[in-house]
Amino acid sequence: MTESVFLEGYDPAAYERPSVTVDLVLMGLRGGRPAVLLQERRDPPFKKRWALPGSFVGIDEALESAAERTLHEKARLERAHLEQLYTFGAVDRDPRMRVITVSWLALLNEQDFAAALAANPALLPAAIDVPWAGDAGGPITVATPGGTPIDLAFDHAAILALAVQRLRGKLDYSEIGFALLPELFTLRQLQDVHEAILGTALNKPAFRRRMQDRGWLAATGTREEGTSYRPAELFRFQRPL
Amino acid sequence: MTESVFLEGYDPAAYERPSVTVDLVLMGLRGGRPAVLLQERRDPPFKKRWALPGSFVGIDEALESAAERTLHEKARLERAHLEQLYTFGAVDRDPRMRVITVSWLALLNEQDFAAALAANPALLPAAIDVPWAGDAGGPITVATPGGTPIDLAFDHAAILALAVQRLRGKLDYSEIGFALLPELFTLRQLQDVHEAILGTALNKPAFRRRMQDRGWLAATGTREEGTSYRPAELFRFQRPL
DNA sequence: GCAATAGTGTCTGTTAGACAATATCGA
DNA sequence: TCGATATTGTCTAACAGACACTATTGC
Repeated sequence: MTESVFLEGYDPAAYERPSVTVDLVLMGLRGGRPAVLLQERRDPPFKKRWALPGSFVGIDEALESAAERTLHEKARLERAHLEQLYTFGAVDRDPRMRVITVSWLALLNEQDFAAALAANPALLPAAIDVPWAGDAGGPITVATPGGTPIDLAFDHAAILALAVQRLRGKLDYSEIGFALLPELFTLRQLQDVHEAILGTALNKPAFRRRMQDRGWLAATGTREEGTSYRPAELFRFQRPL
Repeated sequence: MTESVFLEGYDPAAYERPSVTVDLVLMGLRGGRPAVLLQERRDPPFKKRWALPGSFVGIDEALESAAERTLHEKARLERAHLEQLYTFGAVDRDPRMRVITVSWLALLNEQDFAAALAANPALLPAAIDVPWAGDAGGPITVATPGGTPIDLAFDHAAILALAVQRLRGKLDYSEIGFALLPELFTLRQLQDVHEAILGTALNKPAFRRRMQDRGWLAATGTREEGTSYRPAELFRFQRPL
């Protein structure tokens, strides 16, 4: 491991290395509205500002493991849909030192979202406002449950925006939406999730047809209970074929 | 910058930091077939094996800048479509030490591809075989111009596979395909590019309509020259609206 | 029966693929 | 004129949105 071992004679030992972190966008639905779990910064920079939960990547830890560990440490959850978003590496994104962060999207269903909040009351379930604004989607904003707008620390607003954009883009053609639902759900609940994420109303028959045609829905034969009207059938997600 | 400045009291100075690199998938077309520029490794590990061109990220260098610098150092190109793909961080992806790599897709048109090759003859223009294999796309393989299969170094086969997948996925609905064409091009050339990347034939009238409807094509009024048949109109890419 | 929502059927406009007809160039 | 390819027109099948109709539950 001396000089010239590396690409083009570059000696890595002679160069300063950046810190690498993972940051998690813990998204879910709260009362049917999109929300994200934030953490208040205790120290400068951005002291007392809200930030995405994150942590440093250990030297013997895979990126995915670091994301999973962070999910467990911050939200006390064992499992969630976890997918890498993008890596942010502007030189001055952290004023203290060079930090490159690998951002991840974590999707929680309503129950897991509430459980995470209960397990770690320091987390804030911030509401995400997703204006429809055409197909590209307008600028997204975050606010406290009380409605006060939040100005996120670091470049976390950009990370969150990317998370929402990714989720929206994959919602219709991928299985990603089911990560926001419980094991058993009705078609109406599925549509509600899609509408909440997209910020727009969807056509009911067309939506049902699409989802059925995708082969994602396994009928359970059981129905929801406790309604004062006709109870809807409960479905379970199944991978096609 | 003392202890407890960081998230959750983590002291970064006390922890070993990983090296961070950028790796470039320099893709283009060579004789109408998808190709990628590779570099032979001079030293272990993977000595004499082919790898994606890459370099270490400087401590005062943004990720994107590192990618651009690498593009310039390895291919002597000033500009190209450059987009971040994914960050690979398995612990043992480099047997010597911990290296996290941020991979990038760089798209070159046929002329730039040839120029890069001329400027750096150490690069190998490897052919990418893209079987159609349904919509998801089958396993992609790389081979020398002579046809000998190439087993890429490190996890670079996975990076390349992701690059092809990304390119394919975005081809139809984004402007990405134009990065593989010269300033002026005919509709047939555009269709050829799409067919080469997708590995399948496309319907001509439908393809033309789609591209026109996207608002991407600006007619120039001029026509190609030197054909022995009816010359096609030359178009220029224009951003819609 | 009534209110409310689940679930379905049908019409219509849009879009892609198939196919073929017409246009235009060099030789 | 012919050969080759550009360019356009038309038919049809697939699909989404709109809308309305039927079904089923608790009260």
